[in-house]
Amino acid sequence: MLPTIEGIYHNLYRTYGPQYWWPADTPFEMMIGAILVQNTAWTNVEKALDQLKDHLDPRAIHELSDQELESMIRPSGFYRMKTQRIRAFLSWYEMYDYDPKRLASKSTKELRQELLHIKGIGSETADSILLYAFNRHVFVIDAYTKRIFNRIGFDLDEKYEAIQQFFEMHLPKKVSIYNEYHALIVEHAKRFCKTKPLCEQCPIRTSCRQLI
DNA sequence: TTCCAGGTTC
DNA sequence: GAACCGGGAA
Repeated sequence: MLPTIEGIYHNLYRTYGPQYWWPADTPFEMMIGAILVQNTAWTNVEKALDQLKDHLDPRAIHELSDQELESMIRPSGFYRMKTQRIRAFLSWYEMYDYDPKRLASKSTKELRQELLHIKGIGSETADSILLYAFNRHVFVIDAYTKRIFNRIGFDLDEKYEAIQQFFEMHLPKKVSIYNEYHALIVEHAKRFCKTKPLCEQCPIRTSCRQLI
């Protein structure tokens, strides 16, 4: 018998405690972090954000040349590409005067569509922004989610939205749970459910099919 | 020193 | 399916 999605949540929460995501001081910093973390370890994003810290404001970034921005975010990798993605994001955000309050009246679906139309923002980045910058109830799916739950015994090989729907269907519709759950998944994937998993020491091994 | 992990676009 | 990338692990 497979454990339930909600049961695994409680198990992880009991193990790791609350994660208080996203690690950012402002919604804007969160959104920049979401772009920088694409295909990248968070430790490298921290270095990039640290070098950007005096410019962590949309107008300040707008003032930077491509070359300056590229060199500041270099440690996060894919820096030329990410510079262009930040530019594309900023020109969308500028239409709302860089003011998240101006986006508050949009439905989640509408906001998601707008984010997805920005070149360089795909499903995962859009949903991270919706959840962690706008507090919308959207469950974020990433490579860690698929890896952990496939190992546990679920069959998550469908496309992004289908997997997302599956999680949302099995969870209470609460932003706080979506927020913590994704953060806990990331923590668990980094500590134990790595590419090369540490099953012997895994705190949730008893509910995992991988080990049996 | 090479190898690996990882979202998005085209 | 390749290309984009720096940093940490092997």
